[in-house]
Amino acid sequence: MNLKELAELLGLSQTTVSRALNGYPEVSEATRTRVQRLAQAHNYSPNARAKGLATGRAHAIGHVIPISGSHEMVNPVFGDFISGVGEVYAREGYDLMMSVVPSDDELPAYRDMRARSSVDGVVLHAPMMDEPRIALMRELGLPFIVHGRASNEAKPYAWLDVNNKSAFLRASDFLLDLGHRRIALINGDESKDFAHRRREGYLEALAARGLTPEPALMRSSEMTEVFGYQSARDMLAGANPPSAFLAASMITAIGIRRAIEDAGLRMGRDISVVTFDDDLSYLKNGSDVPIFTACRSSVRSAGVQLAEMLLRQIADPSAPPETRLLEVELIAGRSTGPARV
Amino acid sequence: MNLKELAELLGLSQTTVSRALNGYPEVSEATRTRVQRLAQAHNYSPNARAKGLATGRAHAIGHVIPISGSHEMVNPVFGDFISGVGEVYAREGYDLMMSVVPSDDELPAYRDMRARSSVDGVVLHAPMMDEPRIALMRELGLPFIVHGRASNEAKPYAWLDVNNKSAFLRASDFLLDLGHRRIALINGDESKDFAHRRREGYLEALAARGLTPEPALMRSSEMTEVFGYQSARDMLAGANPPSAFLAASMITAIGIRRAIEDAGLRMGRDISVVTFDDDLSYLKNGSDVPIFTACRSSVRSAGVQLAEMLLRQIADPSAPPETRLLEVELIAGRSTGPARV
DNA sequence: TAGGTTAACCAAAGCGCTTTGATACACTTT
DNA sequence: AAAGTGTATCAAAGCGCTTTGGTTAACCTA
Repeated sequence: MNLKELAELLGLSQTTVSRALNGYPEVSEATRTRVQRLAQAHNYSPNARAKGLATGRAHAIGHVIPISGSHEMVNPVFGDFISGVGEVYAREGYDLMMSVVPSDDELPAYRDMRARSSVDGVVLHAPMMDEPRIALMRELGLPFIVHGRASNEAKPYAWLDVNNKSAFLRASDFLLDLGHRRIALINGDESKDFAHRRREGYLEALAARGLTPEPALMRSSEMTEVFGYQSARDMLAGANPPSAFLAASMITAIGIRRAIEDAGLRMGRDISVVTFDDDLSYLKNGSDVPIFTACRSSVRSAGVQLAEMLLRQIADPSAPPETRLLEVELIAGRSTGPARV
Repeated sequence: MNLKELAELLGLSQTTVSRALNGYPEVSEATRTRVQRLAQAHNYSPNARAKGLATGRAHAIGHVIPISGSHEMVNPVFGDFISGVGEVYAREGYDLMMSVVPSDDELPAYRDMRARSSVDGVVLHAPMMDEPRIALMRELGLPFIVHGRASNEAKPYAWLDVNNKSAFLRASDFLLDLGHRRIALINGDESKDFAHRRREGYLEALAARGLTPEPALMRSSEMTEVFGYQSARDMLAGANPPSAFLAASMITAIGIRRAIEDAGLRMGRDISVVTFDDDLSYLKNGSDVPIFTACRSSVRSAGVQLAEMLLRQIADPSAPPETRLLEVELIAGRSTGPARV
């Protein structure tokens, strides 16, 4: 069923039917309801491609997911984030167009989306401190919003970020207040901006107490369980082990916990752990009493807000880029306790 | 840059340029390379919508992700699966179109994709035993493939599934061989087909040894960490606790492990655990020696194969529906040991 | 040399929509 | 009664591609 057939069936012109369905005022109410009824009855929806061609808008948002050739790692946070943005897209009549490409093809993937004009805007994930994609988006004239920030980007751009620095500063302070002095940082990949900021928060907290950071107590990599486990295991086996860990994700923290228990120690009593918790749907931080003391910030909710911001920008491209910094909650759980002297 | 401009620049007709770029034979090689060069230089890619309109093919595959209103749960397996299918789509020049909708709007979402003809085919996730989506796809004439199977579907259809029954049968046997007689099943949501089959495997293994299943030792729900924890905690606190657990996912198993340790017991020594392991990129089952004894089957690889099957079907709709059953590996880890008498 | 091939190219129609620029008609106004 | 004003409708152009059905010129055949 297409517009032409529908129009013939109604004895109206395509113009009138189109206007009736799109809510234009120059159609009588009687005609409008008649059109809507029949459209409904025949399950008519305008062909997305034809509509797009005619209007010049794709009504779709692009997400490029790079896969690094060797380890083919997918961010565990991905599912919840997508569910957040997707909810908004669906509600606002936008499609979500995803492109999974080898890391090296990431920039071309954006170019391609633009050249084929298959999207009206894109979301940039996991920015680095120097983020080349931002310049590319400007060159392409493609509306975009960054999930996170790119510290070294001079010109304004739209972003939504969690206050990573303050989160890790507060988390560190929490441990310092408990008397911990040897606090290990099991960070995410520090080529990424968010991890860099977390490290800054950690370092600032230490500095404020006159403590010097120890390279042996800082690690950075992709946030897997195994990474958490191995890092903690190695550190605990060292000559001068930490009494507390700061973890970049629940998954990493679970690995750390495993190492603690493998070492015959008890989390929360012998060794403290604070983690960042993205509040993933399938990995809640316990039920009533949280397992981990954690900085919590829902990545799903971040997705919702970010999508709304992007769609606003697309609707009004002349408006200045919106930015939003989300504060995290620091919630006390059972993974922390006073340092044992 | 569009076809018309490119053609003018070259002093050729749109027809010839289009044919040159699409590899038709009636273009001289000299012209073809000249066209390709200039197209490359100007970063020309045909407008996806116009191309789709003209050819009647969307070059996109649809995935509908239902979000159940209350708990807004995203399958943890989702990211890796999407990365698998997405890799194939990208390689074959297809787009991945995702629609995140409230569960109730799932069927309409497929209808809509069809009506707007925005996809050439769809992937059906997480089928139930009676799966209404299959009939809908037939009604809509939309090529599809099911990730999993729908036991009560009579007519043939394309699917790719893991041998869930055999996996849980073997896992149960493994525990039975170790002397375990009270084996708890912490299953996924049994309204889903995969969980039903797993349960069948479990029951069959028990029956083969003349054991009667105990309702108190069987639970079924969404595979979260908290669900694993609470189930195991409750069972371990019961009058006649199990000596082993069979878990439906790594995340659930991690919860079970937490309950075991909270009870002052040791996994692998006091209580055994076997889990299903989807080999997620961010949640590997340990490094050298696996943490858990597990049925392993890479969901990413499943995605790759499934996408290839679907694209073949789209290329040749007359071919009979392909099906594929993947066997799992049962790998021994440190979470199992002989039953203590 | 006339007719037939072939190679290389092109004009124009069509995909299904939106939107511009009419048109037709019933009602005011002056 | 002539001119003006809305209201409700429509025909046709255009979005950027593919594809059908040519055309032209060069090159065989017989």
